[in-house]
Amino acid sequence: MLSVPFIRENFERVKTALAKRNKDFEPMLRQVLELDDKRRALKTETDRLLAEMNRLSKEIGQFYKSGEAKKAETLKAKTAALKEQSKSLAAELQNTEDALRELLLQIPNVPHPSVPAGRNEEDNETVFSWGEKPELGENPLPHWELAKKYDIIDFELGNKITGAGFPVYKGKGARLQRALINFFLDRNTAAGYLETQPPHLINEASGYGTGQLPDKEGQMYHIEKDNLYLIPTAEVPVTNFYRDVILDEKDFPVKNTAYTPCFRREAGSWGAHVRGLNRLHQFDKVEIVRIEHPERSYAALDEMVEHVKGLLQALELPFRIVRLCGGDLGFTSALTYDFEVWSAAQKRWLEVSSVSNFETFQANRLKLRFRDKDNRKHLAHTLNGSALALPRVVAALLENNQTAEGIRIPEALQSYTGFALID
RNA sequence: GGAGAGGUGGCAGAGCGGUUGAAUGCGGCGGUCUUGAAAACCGUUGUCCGUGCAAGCGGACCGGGGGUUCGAAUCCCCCCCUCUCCGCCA
Repeated sequence: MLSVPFIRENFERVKTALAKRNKDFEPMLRQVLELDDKRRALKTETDRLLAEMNRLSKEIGQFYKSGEAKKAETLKAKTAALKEQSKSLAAELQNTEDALRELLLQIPNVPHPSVPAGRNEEDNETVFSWGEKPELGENPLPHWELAKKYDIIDFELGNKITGAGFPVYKGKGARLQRALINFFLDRNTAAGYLETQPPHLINEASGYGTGQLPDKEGQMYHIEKDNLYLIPTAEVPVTNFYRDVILDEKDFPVKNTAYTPCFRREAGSWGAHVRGLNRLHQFDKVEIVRIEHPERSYAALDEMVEHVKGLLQALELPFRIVRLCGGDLGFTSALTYDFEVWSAAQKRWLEVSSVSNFETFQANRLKLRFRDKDNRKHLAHTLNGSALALPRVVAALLENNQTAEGIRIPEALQSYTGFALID
């Protein structure tokens, strides 16, 4: 959520930058300022009335104490009218504040200057690529067929137990999952991220804190009986560790990592390209989350990008990094780099990581602040990235490394899997 | 699931209708003393909003929401959460 003072002080910049999201936000921004003007005027008037009532109440108390009941009664009559007036003013103030908040919740984050203009993923800007696309020869198998051939992922069994999008991993497939999770966690902790295990269910306040609510309500599984949500990503619980927290400047950088399963309803997004592991309702992901000083957050973003690069290089997967264009950028993000691995049998790029700087957008909702040297409070910057999401990494590993003998496991992973070949 | 207790400032813990934003202790910060430190002593120490160049002034906040009252941390109602005991249980 953007803050009103920020919009007020940077109106032109905000307006221009938001236009990259292919919508004219100027009317909403103007309305924000109008509502805020109204809010402030009402607040001033309400406070004046309340001050008057407080003063009278004190006088009444004094009169009762000194036995001057008659004078007290006279004043009481006076307060009745004031009370009516302040009540209706307070109600109007509340309505104005609600309307303002409602409006602010609909305005997305301001894209960073480097975000390219564009409508969809085709307009994303490739900023880096690495590795050679493998030559697989005749009739390479897509990963869902390889999974069946080696009996390592059972989609039908998942259908039976739960439904589509909930695969069962078996044997070397299950072991590969565990290996990847441990490999990622080890690399992340070696890079200074604190390993954590957050809950997999979150409450409403946490959903609002990171921006899943209210805009993505339908994307999360909701347990109505207890009003809890299954996490769509570890970003939600981990970032919410810092909700309502005031850090000290010297606490920076705050670096956390967590492995969690992720649950997404993916309502209405099923189609031709979602076979196999490409899109699931439940999948595993290791996440990195950082809280940073505003002056350091873009350097931190670069560090995270470098870190994720290292992971994919260790896995010997050809990949590219794209900078998301305005039309593809998430609601809460100021700048996002997506990592896409080459899936050799599908002949497609598959997104395996999304690394973003949210600047103060989440921190404002989270009330996540820090004290500077002069003891002044400022909103912190939040960042996160996948390091990494498993299913599409597995898809690419299976497809790219298929040989006549079996599926070759990259060297870096072998000490984790305990085998070099899936056969 | 059953029964009970409780949610107050960074923490501990008073207050239970009227200068109480809140005693006291601990912690934090500043100072005196000291070669330095500790101890001791003195002072200071919440958040948000409005207003103001500023000093300041005003308002709100004692889990959340509503109510009673001229006046609520204190009384009433609803909700949430935590703890203890019993039951069940990885």
